[in-house]
Amino acid sequence: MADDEAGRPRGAAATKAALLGAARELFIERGFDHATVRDIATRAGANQALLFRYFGSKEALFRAAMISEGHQLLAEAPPEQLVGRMLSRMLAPDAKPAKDNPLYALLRSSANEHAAAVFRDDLGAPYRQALASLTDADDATTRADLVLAWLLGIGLLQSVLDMSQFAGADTARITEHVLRAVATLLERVDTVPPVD
Amino acid sequence: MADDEAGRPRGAAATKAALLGAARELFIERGFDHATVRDIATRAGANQALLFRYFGSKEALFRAAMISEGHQLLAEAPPEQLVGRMLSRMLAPDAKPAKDNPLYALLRSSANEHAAAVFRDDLGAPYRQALASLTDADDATTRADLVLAWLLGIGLLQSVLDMSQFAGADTARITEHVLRAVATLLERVDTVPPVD
DNA sequence: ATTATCTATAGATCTATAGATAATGC
DNA sequence: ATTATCTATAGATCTATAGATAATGC
Repeated sequence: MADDEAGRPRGAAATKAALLGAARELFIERGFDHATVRDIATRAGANQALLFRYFGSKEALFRAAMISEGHQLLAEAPPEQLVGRMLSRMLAPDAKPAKDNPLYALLRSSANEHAAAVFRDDLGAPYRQALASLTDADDATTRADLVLAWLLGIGLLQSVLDMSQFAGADTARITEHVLRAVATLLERVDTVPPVD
Repeated sequence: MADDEAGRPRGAAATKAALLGAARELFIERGFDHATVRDIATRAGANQALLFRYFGSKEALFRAAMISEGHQLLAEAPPEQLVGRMLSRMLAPDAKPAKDNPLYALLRSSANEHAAAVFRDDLGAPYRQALASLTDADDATTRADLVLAWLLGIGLLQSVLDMSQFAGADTARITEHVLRAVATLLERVDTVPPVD
């Protein structure tokens, strides 16, 4: 028998990948503290002891899972489109895309020192840099931080605090407001979000 | 002996107050999940069993502690000054005031359903309303939510994620950027923060 | 007598590890 | 033989409660 009940192929590489995927999902859904290693292993269709064998600790697994997908958005579009794309991804009416966004793992893990450090050092830095590249102002980093803060806050209201009135009908209107303000704060920003 | 070792007076009222104060401090410092009832009781100089006798559960204590101080800023100044005052409170160079801000308890507790509900229903609502009163636009609530989101995001970067470069020298500049953008989004906003 | 406080512990987690068993490749 | 997987459990929490003791007010 080469596959287990769930049909996942046996082998270290496949098991590692399954654990990483399940970890990403559960950390996004519940945050670092509320996602247990046992639930992650179960969702991955793997034994819980293997999680420690392959990753060493829950913290190391978290870092690996977050880093592996965290730069996706940065890689697939130029900085000019970054804000628009993040917004359309966060505000999409079908909640599906949100499940994919490591941003929500951050928002649900901010009480945890280790998780906060991962985002500060491994994920936040490149986003800041991309946003800062959009302006020539001498306080470029500060302006970039303000934009980043806004996106984080919108994600918080939208998904974690579930103020769903906010999600309502007028995604276009929200995007318009934010992009206009961001364009004033930075300089080179696409005011019309790209069709995905 | 009427006082215990720490000098706190004996009695139900005093003990309740001490527990509320310690709870507020620890929930702000660590978030709901990382603040244990035992640590709260110890800081209050009270026995841990009394916490349950007087408040019933950790969740009920959380709600009581957050509500008791949550509307402070709303009560002490008109809506026009709300954004400016929140910013100066969050960005104050001496980290002291931050310790007092229930906002940070929210940011560190967002993974917890119950804590999120407290903020959504008991704290967020009045702030939204105050901010929405500042504009006559037909999408007033949406604009108010965007402002609220920005403030939350700034708090997240500032304190929880500890991106301290952000805290650096130019508090005035940050405030200026935000107030200018907010004034465009809403209408009646004091662009110079009040001296406190 | 009544109310406040403390001791002790039940019961439910959760991460991590040690050591046994099963499957694979030579 | 080697590598992958599983069983069983140690050890450290944490919330909540039951029941005993101590302090207060009449």
